[in-house]
Amino acid sequence: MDILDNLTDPQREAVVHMDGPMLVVAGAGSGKTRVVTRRIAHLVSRGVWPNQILAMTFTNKAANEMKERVEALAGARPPWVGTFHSMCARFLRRDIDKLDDPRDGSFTIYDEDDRLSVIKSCLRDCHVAPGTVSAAAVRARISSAKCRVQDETADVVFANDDSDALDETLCHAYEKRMRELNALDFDDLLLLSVRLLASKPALRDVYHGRFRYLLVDEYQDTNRLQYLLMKLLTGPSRNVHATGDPDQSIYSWRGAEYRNILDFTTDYPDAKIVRLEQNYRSTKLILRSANELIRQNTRRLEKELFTENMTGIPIRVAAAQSDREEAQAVVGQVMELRLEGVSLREMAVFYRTNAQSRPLEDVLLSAHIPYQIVGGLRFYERKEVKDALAHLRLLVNPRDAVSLQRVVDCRATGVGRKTLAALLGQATEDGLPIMEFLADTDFPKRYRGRCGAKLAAFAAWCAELRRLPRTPVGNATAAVLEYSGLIEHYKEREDTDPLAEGRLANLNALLERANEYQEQTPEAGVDAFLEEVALVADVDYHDPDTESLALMTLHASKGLEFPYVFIVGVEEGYLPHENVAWNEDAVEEERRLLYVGITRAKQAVYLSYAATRYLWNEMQYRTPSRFVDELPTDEVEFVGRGAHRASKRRRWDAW
DNA sequence: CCTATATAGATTTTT
DNA sequence: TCTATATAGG
Repeated sequence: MDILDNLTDPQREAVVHMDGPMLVVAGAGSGKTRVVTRRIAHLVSRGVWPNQILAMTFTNKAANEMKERVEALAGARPPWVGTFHSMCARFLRRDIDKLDDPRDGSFTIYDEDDRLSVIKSCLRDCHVAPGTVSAAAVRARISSAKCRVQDETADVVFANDDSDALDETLCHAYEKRMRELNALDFDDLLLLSVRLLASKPALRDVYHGRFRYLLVDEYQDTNRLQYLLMKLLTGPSRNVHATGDPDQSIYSWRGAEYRNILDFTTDYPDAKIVRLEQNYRSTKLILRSANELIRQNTRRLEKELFTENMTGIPIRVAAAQSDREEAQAVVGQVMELRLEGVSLREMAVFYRTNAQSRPLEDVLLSAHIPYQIVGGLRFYERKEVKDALAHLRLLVNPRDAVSLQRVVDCRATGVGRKTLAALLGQATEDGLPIMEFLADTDFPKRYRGRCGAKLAAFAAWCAELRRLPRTPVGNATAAVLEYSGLIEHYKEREDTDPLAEGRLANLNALLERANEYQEQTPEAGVDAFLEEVALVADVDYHDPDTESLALMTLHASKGLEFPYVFIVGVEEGYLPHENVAWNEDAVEEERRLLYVGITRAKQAVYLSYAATRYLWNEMQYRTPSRFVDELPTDEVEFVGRGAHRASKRRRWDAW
């Protein structure tokens, strides 16, 4: 297929663009991926080397898709296509020791959960009374301080209007601790990359020489750090290409500033702007409803998508008496579609919060309909998987005391919290990584605390752990799983603990993934595998080829498309979510969220809400979302008991 | 000081 | 429903 085949004029314009800044404002379903991949292929066909192109996405899935499609078109796989975070990790593995304030390139990447553990230990260190300060609040403060740095120097200011001295102390304690642990959080990956490029002009020149073309996907979701990073990576040639859609900005709660996309022309006044407004995905009726909904947002760039697709059928809005009835209605419709010959692969159910999957799962299970939950409790965040990974992490980073803590907690070793804290204090004092401290043959002499037989045995166990093979990954994982005793632990419990079987299965799944990874990249070590694991989202694991119904949050649905889309729980409290219902900007984001969900659909959209719902074992009365009223009444079909107007009245009756 | 058991508390979205 | 923290027993 030729690179320029089957393109509309604006699409072609974007594809053939060579040098200079360009912004592609790509509406939902307007063929953005096609344009981006073809442009890369076009660059390659015009003599640009694939490794001179750097493309940043938000998910691995988007990155992989891009790589595959470019390979199919251009016959070459561009190696520098990945998520912001994975690209930054790659930069830092190489050059983090060149920072003014250098770090070790073997750092461990901490997820949000690990971060909380660090903060909790800081709270203890700072003698904060339990229950007085929320660790999650401290984490939010740290994260937002990092994501809102002023300029390229990327100096983090922890103080703000409503912070007190304790807040600041905790933030600094966290930073100090992370350094001791040789760990970086997600924000650090971006932050330190910015700092590195900003402070080392020579290094920046090297990157500019290497990456002649820069592409940024989902530009509306970039935060301050990602924005700064993009500016720093843009060399004197200014070959920067951003794509995005302000109407699909749904991550402001994580620091994303959709202003970035609106301000692109301020940053690059000579930028070429291409607007893709023809939708190739949805029917006319779906698109018209979506347009009408998003039109209610006041702070937006005027834009009206159109399509030449069929008119289709109206969006259906169903009222249900209860969450269970709602789930049954969805599953009933799914079965009906199946009878009509629609495959489960062609349908998906979206909801606002992960917890909403439960009633659906119950009904799907009893109806024997296979389903897959995308996201939710992520595979790598499951307790037993994290425990296993903690062992692996200790092989790579001997300073990772958070992982050691997990290792201690997950199995009765005879060593507890207090002892570990004392050991860690001693190791820090000696300037030794905790694992080396324990593995030291002089350990009993060095350790000034009580050193009983149990502790000595544990130290010996740790020393042995570090001697396990690290390559190849599959074998290393197998060895660690065996040595950790985790498998044995759950096997013993299989008869008594109903959860044990599932946990064993997850451990085996982890092993399988390690083996897969080994097959794909035989030379890779445990470190590479851990990095992969730290930076994947479960959206990346959505398998569109298995015959099963996909269930996911609205956030996870972005970038996907399905012929038939169900959106459940379209109620006040969920859409907009109760936490933000009084904040006008946030409500606009919730509206965009529903817009994203609706525009995933090709053929049909089924919205539903329930009058009652069980939450925390308590029955709650619910009212339809205000967004339902914003859909064009004459182009939407209301169905179900006590349809729309009745429920609307009920809302007022309630007051 | 460690471990096992009971109870609370949590849930908005995620790289 | 599940996990992390508080409590009691050893």
